[in-house]
Amino acid sequence: MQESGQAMKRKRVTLDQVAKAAGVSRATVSLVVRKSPLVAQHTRDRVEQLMQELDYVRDIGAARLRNNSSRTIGVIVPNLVNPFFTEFLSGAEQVMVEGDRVVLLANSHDDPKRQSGILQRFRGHGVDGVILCPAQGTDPRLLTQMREWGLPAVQSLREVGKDVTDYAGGDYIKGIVMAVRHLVDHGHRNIAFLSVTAQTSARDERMAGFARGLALSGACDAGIVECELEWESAAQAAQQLLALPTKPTAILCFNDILAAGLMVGLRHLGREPGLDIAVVGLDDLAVAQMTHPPLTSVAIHPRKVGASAAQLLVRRLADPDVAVKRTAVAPVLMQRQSSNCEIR
Amino acid sequence: MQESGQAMKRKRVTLDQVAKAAGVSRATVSLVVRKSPLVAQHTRDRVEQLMQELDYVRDIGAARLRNNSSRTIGVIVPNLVNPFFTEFLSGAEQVMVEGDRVVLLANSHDDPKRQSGILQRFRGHGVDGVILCPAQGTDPRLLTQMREWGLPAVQSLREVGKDVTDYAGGDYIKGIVMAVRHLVDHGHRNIAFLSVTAQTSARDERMAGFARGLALSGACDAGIVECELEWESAAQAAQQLLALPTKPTAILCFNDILAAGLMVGLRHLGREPGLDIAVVGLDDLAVAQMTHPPLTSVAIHPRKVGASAAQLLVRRLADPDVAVKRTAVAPVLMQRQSSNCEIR
DNA sequence: AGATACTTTTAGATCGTTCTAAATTTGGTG
DNA sequence: CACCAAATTTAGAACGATCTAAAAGTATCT
Repeated sequence: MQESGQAMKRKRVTLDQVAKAAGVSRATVSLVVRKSPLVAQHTRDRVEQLMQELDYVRDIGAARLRNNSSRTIGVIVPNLVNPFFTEFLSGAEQVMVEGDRVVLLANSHDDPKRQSGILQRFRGHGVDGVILCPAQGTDPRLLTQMREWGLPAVQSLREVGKDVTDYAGGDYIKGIVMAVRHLVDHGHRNIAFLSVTAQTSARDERMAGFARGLALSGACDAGIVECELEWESAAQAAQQLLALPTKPTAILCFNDILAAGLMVGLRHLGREPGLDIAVVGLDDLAVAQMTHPPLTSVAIHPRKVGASAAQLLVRRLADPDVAVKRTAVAPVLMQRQSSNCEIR
Repeated sequence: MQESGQAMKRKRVTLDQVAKAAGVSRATVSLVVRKSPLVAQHTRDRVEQLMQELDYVRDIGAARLRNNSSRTIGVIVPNLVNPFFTEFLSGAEQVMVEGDRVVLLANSHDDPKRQSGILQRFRGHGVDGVILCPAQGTDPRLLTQMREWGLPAVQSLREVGKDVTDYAGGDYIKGIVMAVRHLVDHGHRNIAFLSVTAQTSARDERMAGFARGLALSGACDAGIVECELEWESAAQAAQQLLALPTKPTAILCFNDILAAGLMVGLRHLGREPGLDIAVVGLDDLAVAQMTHPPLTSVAIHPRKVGASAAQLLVRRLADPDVAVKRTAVAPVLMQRQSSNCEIR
């Protein structure tokens, strides 16, 4: 009788053991586990009691081998440090846990190569489906490939193929339009946009929103400046924005991170955001309330988007042939001091 | 020949199919998959070629059933919205991916009840091990229970049982001591601490660090105020801090979130952080650079802690009986303007 | 008691891998 | 060429669940 040190790999309690203890067959215990209505109440009670006592834990991997459902879904995000994506993730995780599912997480670092690697791994693990925020530069054929693999996918926040999978996102176009209108209401006519270099559908949408907003309100496009998706880069872009020949009185930013960076940069150049020049962000992350002055932003509610993506996937798992669906969470303008300055 | 709509559940390519195609046995193909040195080079080549062509993906669940290694590890964090934990998570995920493992993610919401639920689910999925940031109020017996389950665990960032599992953390004591010294070097003698109500080892460490720092530098404890772990709560605490009879000239905060909130609160009361009163945070999250004034903070490098936790777990999986180990990432003081004011 | 219709229970095959132990092939040697 | 050792390959039994189809048990009604 040898017992190795501290970490003996305990062997599992199996259906068979429970069955033996309860004096029924393995099949019956299996029915109890799956809450089938076929078993008599008294046997059910006895078996459940024994499962408790023996600390039986159903082996989901083994179950999947037979019935092809792992109750596991994969989530791929391009960036785990950006709070926008982690809020998104947290919404998706919550819905999945509530449905007694489990989340396999992976970070693509916005690299399609890594992304395919992750998908292979996920396939190997037998995930039931995937929530994908496609990495920048993802080949649209990836989605048809996933279909061939029989791997249900929901795209979220970004989209490389329209109407080929379900999609959950925020309504960026409307969000930006709201922001433009807000600025115009405060008398601004020359509005610039601080965008990013990275090409994603999220960027396209915002650009479209900007154009639409200007068109609707009759304001003037004071120019578009691009920077990297980091606050330092936005701080540096302040100079370019101020140098625009059109002299913008308000700057709309791709997101809150850039807006926060931009405000740092502006102050560095002697301009006080919210007094000399209006700054508006997008996403309404927690940071928007901690900047000085507090940042006006359009809430996109990434948590809700994540939850929505998860619900779309759950729905598809329940019925793989249901029609493709898109959801858009409604944006909300959060007015704060960074856009307080009126221009008359 | 019927083909249902778009999402036919493709059946897997199995070892058997590859074997048949290659004219060898299933066992041989299995050896190839596992890169065993037993197979002859020419058969290996042929088989690998065929695996490519047929798009064979090894079923890790089925493999685990036999060899008991799922290459899956679980990570439980108490909060997915706090950037500190998501940075941590991202460090752990990266190491796991590099080791060709996959991360099951769950959020305990700092609730021991939920936490046990998650652990059961993880057990059911056959994870190889768990990285746990124990929820507030976790019963220390949980760890011995996990040992009985044969489930290797690494505690991280928080600790409910010392030396019962591996542990990876930051050195908060040293970090706080550094912050106190920094303030004292700037002439501060009355230093207050803004703490949290939630009881965790992370809090205990910081309190200990504060006491130690004061003792070493001879500065005076200007009082400890507690608030909730949210920036709004910290903003409200500003009043209490200013009302302290000892008139602190500097305030050390539990973390950057509270520090940022506190600065908002202070400004609201007409005090300019960095001019009238020094504020120092802890963690050095990205937000520390976006506040106004930029926040002096002690970097804890949660990414590194996460990576370290993952490495500890990998090490334990390789040898379950290796001695328990603790790692601490060294803190670094990031000096910025919020603590610029000198007191002489 | 036998026929009929449920309700419960079960034996045995099966999912895709790995493991064990043995079989087969290969190559060198006397 | 017979023999032995080493190198390769393999058949078949696991692993722990679910599924199928059929068996066993119960109740109801002639």
